Amino acid sequence: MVSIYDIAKAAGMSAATVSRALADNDKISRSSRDRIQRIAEEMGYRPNLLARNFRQKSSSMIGLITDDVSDELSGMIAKGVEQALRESGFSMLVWNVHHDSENEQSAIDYFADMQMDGVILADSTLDALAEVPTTKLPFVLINRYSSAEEPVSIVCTDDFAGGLDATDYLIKLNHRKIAYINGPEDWYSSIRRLNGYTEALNQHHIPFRSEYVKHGDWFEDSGYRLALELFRSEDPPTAVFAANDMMAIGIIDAARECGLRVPEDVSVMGYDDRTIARYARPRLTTISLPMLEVGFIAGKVLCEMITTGHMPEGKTAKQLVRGNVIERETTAPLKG
Amino acid sequence: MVSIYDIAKAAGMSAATVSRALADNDKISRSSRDRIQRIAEEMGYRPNLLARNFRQKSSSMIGLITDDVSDELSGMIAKGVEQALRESGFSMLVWNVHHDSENEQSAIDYFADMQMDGVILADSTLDALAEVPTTKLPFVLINRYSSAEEPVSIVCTDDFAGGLDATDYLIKLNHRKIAYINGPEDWYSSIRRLNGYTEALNQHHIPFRSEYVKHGDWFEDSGYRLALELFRSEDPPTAVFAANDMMAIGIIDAARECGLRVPEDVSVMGYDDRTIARYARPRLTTISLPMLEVGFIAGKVLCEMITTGHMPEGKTAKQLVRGNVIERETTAPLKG
DNA sequence: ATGAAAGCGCTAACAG
DNA sequence: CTGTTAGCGCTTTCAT
Repeated sequence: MVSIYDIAKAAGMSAATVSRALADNDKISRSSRDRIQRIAEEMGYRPNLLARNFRQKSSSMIGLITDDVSDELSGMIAKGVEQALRESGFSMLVWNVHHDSENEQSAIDYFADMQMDGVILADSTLDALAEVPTTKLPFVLINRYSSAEEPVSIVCTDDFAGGLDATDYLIKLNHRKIAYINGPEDWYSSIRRLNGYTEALNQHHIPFRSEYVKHGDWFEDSGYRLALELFRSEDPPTAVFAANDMMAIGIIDAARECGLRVPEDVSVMGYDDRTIARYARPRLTTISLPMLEVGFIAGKVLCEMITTGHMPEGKTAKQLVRGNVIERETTAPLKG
Repeated sequence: MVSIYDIAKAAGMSAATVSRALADNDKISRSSRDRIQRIAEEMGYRPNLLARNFRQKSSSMIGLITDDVSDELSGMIAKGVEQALRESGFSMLVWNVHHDSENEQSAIDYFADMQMDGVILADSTLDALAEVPTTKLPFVLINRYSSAEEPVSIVCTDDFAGGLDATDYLIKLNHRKIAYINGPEDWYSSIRRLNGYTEALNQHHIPFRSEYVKHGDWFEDSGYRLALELFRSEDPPTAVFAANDMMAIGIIDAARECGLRVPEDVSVMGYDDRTIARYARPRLTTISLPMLEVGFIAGKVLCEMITTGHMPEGKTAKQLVRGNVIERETTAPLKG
């Protein structure tokens, strides 16, 4: 391995000068800079980044803590984060914690010990945020909340808006009997989406009917079972909105089983815009979850925190990213 | 930041002894080891991994080069790799190259400069493998091939077996007129899957019919169009096998359009077992692509190469991982 | 514009 | 078992 000392020797200059020549920015004569760079090139010099980072007490890396990159949504986050970092000269270490807070703690410790420049904690089911704040590592949260008093940077999908937009879309299609199959009641996103749903109803002066709101477990089968109850009830809804795409697909199954055509007899709406929504038949109308953007923004915010040493100004600490209604084939205007 | 020198001072010993006590393994008296560890604990000592790694000329990290982690299959690879590494004490840096060989080169250079202990190059469309071999970085390839003379470690999905198993499965269902909609002709996986298909035909003495083999572009729509041709031909197949799940879903659309029921009138088979296969209606029978396992094996092989300094013995340099037939609802025995 | 020297925090000979 | 010493490769004062 050729080091700057080897170059210095070959160039007849000191290592300090070589370092400056390579760093490019310091005060150094044009001629020696060029000469040294050429020599370095010829000698096949490659900087030892470990040495450099060690010296500068910064690894130029950030850690991404996620539940499982192989999940489509986490994957999008990772992609967005990586893209943002790359543009700013950082690279990304990923650590899947699989909903385990011990793993999360290990990850954070490792990141701190590694002199990582920052951490992004992405949509874990974990709520507690024990130690990050205690280390001085800059961090940003994705789809998580902190109970800490000090302001922390958070980037979230706008679940309230999503619930509202979906319901509003259905109302504009003249539906009035709109059921909502939510996720579990103790999930933040469930709560917010439900609030969006009721808000849309309010805005249009449509009375809220508790029998139209059910709670599933995010899985297909719960959507199916709950929708069956809905369709077999005395006054079945003409549209059913689900808090995620999997449950929405279960709803379509239930409709088919009840002899209801989608969208002619019932409209069905999902949430998340996963790939399965595009491949469902009929293709599922849904609300997009802008995970790529969320990841990208989180990455950018973190980079800014790292370079400036404090949280971004002018923006609030918490940013909401809104998705869109993705119109496909499972929704139609109410007939009659 | 408290360093080993601070601990040394507090313990009245030398830094070397502290280092040994913390490393745990060296010859050191039990009593001082415990005492030093306790002191370190009390003082809130955290090792500077950058310093350690620099000193030992190894980062304990490996780089994963992939096209795009947000793709389901790449995500599975990443997950498998990460899991394998974690067990062996390494961590994973991921770099998405988006099918761009310049990016790939940058990634490799960066990994080398960072003193990464190894690299995994996952299923990129790139064939060339310019520089890795020239750096002395241990590496393993996933679903890629090398033209280099020296043996290189490769882990691949067994596409030949997959093509064979799928076709064989259909034959066992009494189908004889089995069409195959392949991916583009210049993809290795296409070629191998096709070979598996023809081999299965041969084994059962079923004549190969060139009009039953078509080449799509992996996308849904090509499956749809090509299947339409098939179904409208003079002697339509009773089963259609596609080289991926997206095209298979297109085939189902085409069948529906031709008034053919799946699986009663035609059987349809996919490949990859993506999530969309489980959510298709009817649920798609397909061949699983064991990406998690592939990633895991690749990670393990790499770790072994790093620790032993050479390629694993007893195994061939190239490992094939076989998927399974995932029976679902789009295939049925040929009637009559 | 350049060089000398120090040092980041840790580990690893080598001595004792 | 423990201490001394040296050094990994680089950057950065501080002189000149």
